[in-house]
Amino acid sequence: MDIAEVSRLSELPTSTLRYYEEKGLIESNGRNGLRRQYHQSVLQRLALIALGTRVGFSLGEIKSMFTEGGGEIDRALLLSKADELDEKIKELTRMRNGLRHAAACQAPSHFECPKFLRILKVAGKGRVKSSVKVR
Amino acid sequence: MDIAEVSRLSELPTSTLRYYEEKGLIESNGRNGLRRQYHQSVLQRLALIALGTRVGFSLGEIKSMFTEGGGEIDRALLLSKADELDEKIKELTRMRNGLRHAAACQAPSHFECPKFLRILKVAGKGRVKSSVKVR
DNA sequence: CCTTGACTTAAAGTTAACTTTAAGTTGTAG
DNA sequence: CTACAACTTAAAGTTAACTTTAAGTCAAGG
Repeated sequence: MDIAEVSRLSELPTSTLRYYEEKGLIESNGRNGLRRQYHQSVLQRLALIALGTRVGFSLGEIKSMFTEGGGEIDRALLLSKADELDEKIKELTRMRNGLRHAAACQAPSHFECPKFLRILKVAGKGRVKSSVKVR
Repeated sequence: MDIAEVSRLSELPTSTLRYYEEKGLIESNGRNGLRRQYHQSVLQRLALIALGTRVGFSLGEIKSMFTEGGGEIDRALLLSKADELDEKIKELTRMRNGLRHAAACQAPSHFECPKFLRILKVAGKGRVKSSVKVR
């Protein structure tokens, strides 16, 4: 499979694919002349990368989810990522509730609505500065 | 309240506060000489901004959640943001489940585990390119 | 065999969200 | 009243995640 097909199937520009390879997130399994050749499995990898970036992980973090084994994943790291996601899900839920309430609320200003203020206040707690990042 | 106190209370560097003001996300309500003076309410605004950025909204999107009214928020926009959050929560939940499963899974490689692959596949659907952004 | 379109690399450019720096101003404690 | 720590602005620098550009290589169809 050459880069154009991977690009078509993954809906990612070839520049992004080369960039990911340069960053060590994917790999090509040989060349035809100069041209990269890819194995089917790169598509799964790319799906995982897309999912990861979509939910807010950096490329470095995503890379750290893969070991050198080529497809294998570090189990402890996975669990800690899952915990991070749990935290984030809670925050998102809180914010969603806050937004829905704010939209329905009759208070003249949202900043005068006690419920909204309580949501904000809770949100302020639990500042998570940084998470596991690997470059 | 001068900028140092806002900085202390919000735990944001003064440079960030000036940057937010320049971007129109917060405002100072006058000067003492050259020095910005802030109203208490800026702290709520900052809490909301922190929550928003934490859950993945851009500063432009967050700004668009405030109208010119100074504290008021556009209700329709709030609801659409809430819907966006629902989508994101679903994805995060899916990914969290995927990670937990992957960590527990006995398959030799996660890419050989049908359950994991199914999660990946679902994740690939529903690419949301961009959301409402305002500058 | 030759053209050409798809590939290649290296380097520079882009955007968001800040931070840092340089040079200057000023409120306020002593 | 004066020193100076804390403020000010404007501009340049930084990082992540890409994209664009420039200049060159080459597989494959005609």
